[in-house]
Amino acid sequence: MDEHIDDDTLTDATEGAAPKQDSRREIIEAAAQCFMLKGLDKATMDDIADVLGATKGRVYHHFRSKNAIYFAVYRQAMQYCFDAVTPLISLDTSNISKLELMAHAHARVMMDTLPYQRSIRLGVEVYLRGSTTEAERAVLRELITLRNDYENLYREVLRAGVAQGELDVPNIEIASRALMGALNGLVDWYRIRPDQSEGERDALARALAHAVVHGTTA
Amino acid sequence: MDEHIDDDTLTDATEGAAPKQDSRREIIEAAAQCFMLKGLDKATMDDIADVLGATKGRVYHHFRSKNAIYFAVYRQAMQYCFDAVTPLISLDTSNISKLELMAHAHARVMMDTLPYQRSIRLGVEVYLRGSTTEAERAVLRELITLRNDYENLYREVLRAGVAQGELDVPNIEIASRALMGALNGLVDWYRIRPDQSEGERDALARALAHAVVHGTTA
DNA sequence: GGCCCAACATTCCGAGTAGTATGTTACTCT
DNA sequence: AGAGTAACATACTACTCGGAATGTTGGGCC
Repeated sequence: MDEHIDDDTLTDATEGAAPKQDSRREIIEAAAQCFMLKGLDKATMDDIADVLGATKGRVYHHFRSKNAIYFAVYRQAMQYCFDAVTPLISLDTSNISKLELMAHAHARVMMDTLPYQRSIRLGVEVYLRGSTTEAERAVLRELITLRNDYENLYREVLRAGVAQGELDVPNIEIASRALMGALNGLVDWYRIRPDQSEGERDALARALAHAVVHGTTA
Repeated sequence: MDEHIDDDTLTDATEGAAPKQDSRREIIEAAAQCFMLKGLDKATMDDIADVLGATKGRVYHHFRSKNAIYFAVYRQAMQYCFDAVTPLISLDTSNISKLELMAHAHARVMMDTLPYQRSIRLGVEVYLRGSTTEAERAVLRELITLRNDYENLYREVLRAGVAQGELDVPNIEIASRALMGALNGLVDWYRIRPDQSEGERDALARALAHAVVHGTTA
């Protein structure tokens, strides 16, 4: 199911270690760029190939269809999120600070992997309706499950925080939706500025994390 | 469901204008449905016509292009928001309760006019890049301004709340983004259920409004 | 009662695009 | 060294869909 990149151990002596996986990654990256700029439908296979300075042949050699690329982008986007947030849940701090750390990390991922996050925002369920084959729908359901698992990380912290009296959340389901909405909304209004320093990015992420956790009341 | 197709024949002796506007409204409504279900690109002009039990001829008689319909849907969506929230800003209450009332009203609009709000979420800026003519870009800029004006309503209340010491908002810009993100995110996960009563809807809106204003801290 | 025009319906076309089929190259393995 | 194959490029097809051109009809107006 999951592709493993560590098969380069077989061809480790040669210099061409895992060129296939590299090429796949490049295609996924290019696709994310195109999807972000032009949208899922208007971004053509030729566009993706052009970004790579290649042709459709290369793309279709690695992916069966355009949908397959979108799925790969989606999976990668979620992977970025998991990689950034999962390490934090085992931290030994209060649930409230943990929540804020997770929100901060998520905000950072939104900025750092903007093309991916932006692509997956342009309609999963819409794609689901358009999918003809059952196999595609199955993949989409799996991706949605993946996203649900990720959001459950936050729900769990909320639940624990309420149990310990640190947090006051009347409705965990609603609160988590609001939380994710505020954080994910970042990809809608955030614009990459080359002159923006690392510190400014981090300050933005911290400010947003504070806002979503503490609200607006004094 | 909030259409009033009734009494225009009675109200005005000078007929001919009213049915035209009605037909336009129906098209916009149908387009919003299609955009929500299939996405902006995959929803075809024939789809929109089919919903009306008509053909493309009718649609193109009222709208120059598909983009023009999208613009109309966008404008209507924003109108719904303004209509619901504008009356509240002149209310004589505390800024904090006013903010919560506005958030509640906005959440209601998201649910009540879901097809419209869902349509406009599927990419304005993406559409902007795809627009060839300068006239279209001008309209899009105007619509974005419209949305900005709407969000400024919230920023204004936040600012007043901070000035009066009711609210604690370190960064108004970030806070307003978080606020709108959490509220607008409703259209992504809210599903219309026929068995859902008016009261349940309102409870949902109230819970969300509470969450976005008060955050999660005890 | 014939004219006119809005409000559609019908028909058609061309541009653009996902996917395929086939050609080409370079590299590996024996 | 030649056979096999991965990794592409090139060329082509089938089809969709936006938009326009044209045809039709029903109701107001003199």
